[in-house]
Amino acid sequence: MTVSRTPGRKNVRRVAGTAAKPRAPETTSHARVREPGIVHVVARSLEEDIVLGRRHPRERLIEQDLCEHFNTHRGDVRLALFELEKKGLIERIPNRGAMVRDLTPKEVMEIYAVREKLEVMAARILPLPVGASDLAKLDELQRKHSAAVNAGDMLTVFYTNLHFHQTLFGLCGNACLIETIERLAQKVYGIRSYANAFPEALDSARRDHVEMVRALRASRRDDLIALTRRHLKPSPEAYIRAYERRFGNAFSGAEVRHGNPGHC
Amino acid sequence: MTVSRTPGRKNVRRVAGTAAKPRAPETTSHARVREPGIVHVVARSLEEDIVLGRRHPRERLIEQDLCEHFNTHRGDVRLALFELEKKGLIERIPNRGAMVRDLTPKEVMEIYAVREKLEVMAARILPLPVGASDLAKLDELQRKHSAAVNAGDMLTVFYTNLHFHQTLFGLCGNACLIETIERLAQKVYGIRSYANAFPEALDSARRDHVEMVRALRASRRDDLIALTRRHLKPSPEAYIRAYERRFGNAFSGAEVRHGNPGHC
DNA sequence: GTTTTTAATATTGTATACAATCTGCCTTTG
DNA sequence: CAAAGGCAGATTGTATACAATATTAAAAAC
Repeated sequence: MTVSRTPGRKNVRRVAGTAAKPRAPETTSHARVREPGIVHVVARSLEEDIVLGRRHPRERLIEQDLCEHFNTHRGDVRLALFELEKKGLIERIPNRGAMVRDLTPKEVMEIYAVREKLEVMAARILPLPVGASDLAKLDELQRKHSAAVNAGDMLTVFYTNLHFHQTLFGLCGNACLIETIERLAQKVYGIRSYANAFPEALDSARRDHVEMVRALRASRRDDLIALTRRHLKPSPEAYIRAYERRFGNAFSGAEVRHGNPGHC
Repeated sequence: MTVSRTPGRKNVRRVAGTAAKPRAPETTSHARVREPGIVHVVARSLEEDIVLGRRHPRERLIEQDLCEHFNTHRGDVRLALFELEKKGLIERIPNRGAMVRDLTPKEVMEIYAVREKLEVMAARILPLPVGASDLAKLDELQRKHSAAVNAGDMLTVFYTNLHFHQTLFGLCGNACLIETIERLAQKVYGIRSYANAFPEALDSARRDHVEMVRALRASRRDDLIALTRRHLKPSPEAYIRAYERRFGNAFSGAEVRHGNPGHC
């Protein structure tokens, strides 16, 4: 137990909730799978910031700033940024740093086209009827989501919504499909704040959830598929409208890549 | 093969002004996008090894060994391993290291199910007729692939095949779809060596390519879709047969996860 | 003879120091 | 006064040293 290195600096190594947990009484063989990992905490937190609109597109992410904010060292922050880059949430330019990615309407439409295909596929293959316990879980998540919408608690709205869809698509049983669906959903996290700015959109999404559970309970697959399609419509439309307001509507579906956002 | 930065040395030591500065005079403003990146070289090389069967599933990848092999330091190797992990080619267990991932038949079938949906989607939306230059490029790639098959040059077979499909699906115009298709193709790199072990499989793939180009040239979309489906069939079947031979056929499509591979 | 403990080694994870690169401002010069 | 050039600050990229953890082997106890 040699404590060297004189840690009397402002150099705090552990993020809150990430207890060091040096050696527990030998859970040797099974419980090693659970590792929070400081880097994941950082990545998750940045993800939240982006989803909630606290960090807006094209905002720079300075490694040093993040280090101080999370009380860790640059290595961890760096890995978190790499992770977010691979997820498509941020953009990293060599030697210049990272910034929150902003998507063109074209990119958004393309992503949503693929999402629709995959989510419909999941709805098509999931075994019916759905077990009672799964239905109960979906019901519970839907209720929590609804309550969060009423309370205006956007963070909880985000997570309950996420969990609802994870549970729903999880029923399809194809791990690769589930992973791909989630991956594509993550790519558009950055535009969520645009769509969710309008309360009627949140309300509409909530109603969709209710109807989805109802369709599942009645084993009405066609209804579920239709609802899945409908549920994906509003978000890209809201984003594109917002984008056109921002830059003028001189967007013909072609290259609108990175017109400097400050010009209007 | 030694992708060293400082050739001839075993210990990579960055002396001032030695290597790492191949920048042309002043490409200052545009050509910074092209960065080979040692880490990508390492990742690419490991990818090749896995595809060609030089590294087999469940083989361990020791960071230090790779450092010596590529004449670099652990930081780079580490990042390359992270990258391959995200791609699904290797598996990393905390504090235990990385190993080439081996896929269960169930996982393989799931991946191919999603691949089929996405590749058919691409075939469905790609604009017809295809331009003459694109057709010419596909023709050329198909010829190169065919020649590589005849020569038994598996490395070139791999890359020409890859490039052929990238060009083909690139025609669909949906960047997200293209990326997702490629991502899923990468996930099954590890099983390619099983399918390609049989020359008749390579020959069959080659014929598919010829017919695909023919269908494109004639703007026969339905044929293209059927060929796309057919083209995806043999690989998972060959892998599953090989898997059953390895572990006995007591695999009912359920959990066959990681039965210790040395037991027969 | 088998099982548990314990030490040694191998391997990964973490932190920090250093070098390379970019950006913005300021000076200099035509 | 405008434009090119260069210094200074900020920021990222790289390398290495150190610590933590798992695996292996051997030794001790039962």
